Amino acid sequence: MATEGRTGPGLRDRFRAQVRQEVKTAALRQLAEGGPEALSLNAIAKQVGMTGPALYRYFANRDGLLTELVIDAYGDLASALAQAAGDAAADGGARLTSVVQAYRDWALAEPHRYRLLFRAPLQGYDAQATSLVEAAQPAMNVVLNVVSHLATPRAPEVAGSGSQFRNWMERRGVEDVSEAVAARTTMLWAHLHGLVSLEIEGNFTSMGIDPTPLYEAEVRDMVHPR
Amino acid sequence: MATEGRTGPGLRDRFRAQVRQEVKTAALRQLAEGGPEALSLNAIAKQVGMTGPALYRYFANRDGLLTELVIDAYGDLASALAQAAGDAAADGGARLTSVVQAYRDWALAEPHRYRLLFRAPLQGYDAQATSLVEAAQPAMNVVLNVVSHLATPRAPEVAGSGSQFRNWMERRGVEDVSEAVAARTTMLWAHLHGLVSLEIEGNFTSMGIDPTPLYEAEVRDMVHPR
DNA sequence: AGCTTCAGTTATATCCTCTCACAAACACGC
DNA sequence: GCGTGTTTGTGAGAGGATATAACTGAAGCT
Repeated sequence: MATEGRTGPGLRDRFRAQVRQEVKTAALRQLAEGGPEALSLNAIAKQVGMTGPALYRYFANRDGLLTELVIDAYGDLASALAQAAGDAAADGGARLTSVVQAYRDWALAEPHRYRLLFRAPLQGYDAQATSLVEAAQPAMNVVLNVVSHLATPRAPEVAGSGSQFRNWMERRGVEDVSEAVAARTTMLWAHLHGLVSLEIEGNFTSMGIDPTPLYEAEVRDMVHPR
Repeated sequence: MATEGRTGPGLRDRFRAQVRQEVKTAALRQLAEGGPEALSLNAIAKQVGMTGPALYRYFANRDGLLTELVIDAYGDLASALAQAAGDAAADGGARLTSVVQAYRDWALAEPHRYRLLFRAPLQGYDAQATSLVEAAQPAMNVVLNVVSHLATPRAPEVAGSGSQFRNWMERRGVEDVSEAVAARTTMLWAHLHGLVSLEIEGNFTSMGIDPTPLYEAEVRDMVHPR
């Protein structure tokens, strides 16, 4: 009873993991049509083939499921960005273009998941905010990396940005990045988020505007500043 | 019976309007603590002094109430921006700084309302999307106006932006604005939205960054481009 | 003054999340 | 291969949400 030898991966755990995955994909499918409001545990359970309460064996509650979806989405976005960063040739500008494109494409392909990333934390659970912030780091690191390899030794355009980025970078273990790069990456991130947010909500469409040139301008301002 | 002289505003309508306003302020108070999810018609009714179903005399349903809140918020933001644009001296750069500041301040003062602006339309009711888009125009026009009066005759940084902004501007009756200005305004809007979104969600705080210099950089890039 | 219209109530249907108590199924040590 | 304990799923149900329907009372309008 007490000191039993673990058999390893566990046979039961495997089934459990698979059910969790099925639930999550059902949740994503439901999320895609109707937004986070329409995500109903009962309906998900029915789709998976169980009754409602059974889901609570796999997820603590509704927010727990949503939080995992957010973390998964962050991971997905990060790998999409990483692949784009790896795809392009060594040229810094091309890599940035590729990463920006990947960011936009990912958001456009799954707008409900993109919304989840920046919408979920504020719904009510600030408790897990830290874990969510951590989940966002890998994606950020890709951008940070690409920006840092731009062949543009440019003076920081952000006044007084000298020291305030330092502890942030130290905390995440990135030391080979200048503070100016960190500032520019932050700006780029905010700009991209703004453009993508407006695009997936259809603001550009309702204005009759093709946002592609706007993204190009963004990259250009980054590669070829001032 | 037929051709009666209208007594004016109507006595009953006045009461009705006041109740509607009370409901909306109660809704806003509830929105401020707990987000849009926590907005409960029952609780609102109790605060106003009625039972739940009575609210349906004043608003079609939950989304109807939310939509009105969104429209009101757009109006509020627009007047805040307009006041900021009027406050500053004639100098174009100072006016832009003031407007950007006002945009940020408004969002920080009432983050729940700001979230409502960009979150509500996507919840499910695309039907009213057009009315919401229209509601957003006045705020946009203020920014457009300020940007157009910048003393920077700058070539459009957005490639191929020449004609695509034209019909948009025509549709809203703004003709004294060059297409380059429209493109730059759109970019500024997106950038501001990105910065504000990240700020009110606490992303900068969690990074230990003071975003003020980022906004300043935004204005600087706008006033003093390339 | 009388008729009509509207505000607000109670009751109800249907949905949701989430807890609890119980039954069935499985893994594992002996 | 057999008990034993953990795990998984079910049904029942509490508590609350939106929304509808039928009814009551009190205003306003002519």
